[in-house]
Amino acid sequence: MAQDDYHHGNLRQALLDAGEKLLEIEGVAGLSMRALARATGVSHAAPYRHFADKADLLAALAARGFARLAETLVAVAAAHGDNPQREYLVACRRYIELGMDAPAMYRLMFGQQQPGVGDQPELAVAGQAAFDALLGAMARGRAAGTLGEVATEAQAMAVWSMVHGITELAISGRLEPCAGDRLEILALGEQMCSLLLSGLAARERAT
Amino acid sequence: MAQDDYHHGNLRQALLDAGEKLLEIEGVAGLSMRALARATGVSHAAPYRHFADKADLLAALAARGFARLAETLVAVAAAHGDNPQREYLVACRRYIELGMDAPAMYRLMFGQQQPGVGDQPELAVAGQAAFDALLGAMARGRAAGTLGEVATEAQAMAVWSMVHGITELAISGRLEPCAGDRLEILALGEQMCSLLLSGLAARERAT
DNA sequence: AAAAAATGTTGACGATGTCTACATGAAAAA
DNA sequence: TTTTTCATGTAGACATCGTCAACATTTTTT
Repeated sequence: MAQDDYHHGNLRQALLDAGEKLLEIEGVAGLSMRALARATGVSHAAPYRHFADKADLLAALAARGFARLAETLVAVAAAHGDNPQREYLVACRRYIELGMDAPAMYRLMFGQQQPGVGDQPELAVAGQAAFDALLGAMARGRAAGTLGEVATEAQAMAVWSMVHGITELAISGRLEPCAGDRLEILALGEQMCSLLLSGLAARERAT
Repeated sequence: MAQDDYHHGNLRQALLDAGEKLLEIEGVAGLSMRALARATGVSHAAPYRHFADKADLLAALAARGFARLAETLVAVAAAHGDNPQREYLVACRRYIELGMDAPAMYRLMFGQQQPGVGDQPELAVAGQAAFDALLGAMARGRAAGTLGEVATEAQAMAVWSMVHGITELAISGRLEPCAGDRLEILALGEQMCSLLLSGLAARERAT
């Protein structure tokens, strides 16, 4: 209330909703300010009362995506926090699924430079929340003795790199030679995440 | 000769050269058909005699990127093919460096759906060449007994996912909490690739 | 030398991002 | 309650972009 339902009634949220829908239907290329205004039944310049420019709107959309990712990871932790290995595998699976179910959104989330807190506070905190969820999972694994000696942060980054890479390759169809449909991709993903887990569990190794 | 130096003299190559330059200076957003024409000193519609549309030009640019990637990997194999573990680590390093040195190009290469051979033959074969180089490295590793029992293709995909993920996260500045400058990022990358190698070397594991 | 094909130019069209000027409706101040 | 102020939305304009069609010119083929 207060300041968002003047004329239209919460246009900002409506724009983001429409944007998310358009993003997956038309891809990021079809997501234009003007199309968004049309979809919301508003004049072509109206969005500029709520977003400084297109980049600002895209950042707000990406923040939504990161929030959803963080939620997902937190939910997995709640469900399987007592079994770190299972938590790890389920979290990886959910992460990959999330990317495959909304590829344009996923690309949007990671397609731009990470914003400093000054640039896009909303996006920055949402992204940090997602990463924190991952760090938590790693800490539990370490506490349970599942993980080896390497610094937790490096391990977390390794996991993130792996899962992010899998998701990106899956989205762009580059896993197809190995895995055709969704189920095969998820199975392959689990296998690959497992491989990494073996490495994480092994003794520290010199390079 | 023959058919590429009529009026301008090999405009197609000139466009791609200018495109590559513009890509890293202005980012993919600043790479427009018209800017490209300007940079090449030619009218704004001239590029359409050599590329069907913008997507076609971008695909040709991406093909260059993949060709360079394949070259890099082949060179590493030539230099360190006798030592699979070293080949692996050096290849990973070069891969990440390539992405960090030309982030816009790297993004362009992986930013779109993998094309079928029908759509973009040039791009498809260039991409395949790069992947083949990776497969070759994995096969040598297996022959040398460095790698475990899991299917070579799954292992190759795991490596690719990992390195791709690292590169993407590095490009978007998301490794910064762990590694500030280029050297630290490369060191972290090597550490993470090492972790995965431990997993690849381990016995096959059930999931 | 003439015809055909390849290549480049000009001009146009619709779409987009974004700005400025203006209108309108709600909230705050009087 | 009336008035002022501010937030929000509209209308119109501008430069840029991707792309197409019509035309000109140069090279190749016949």
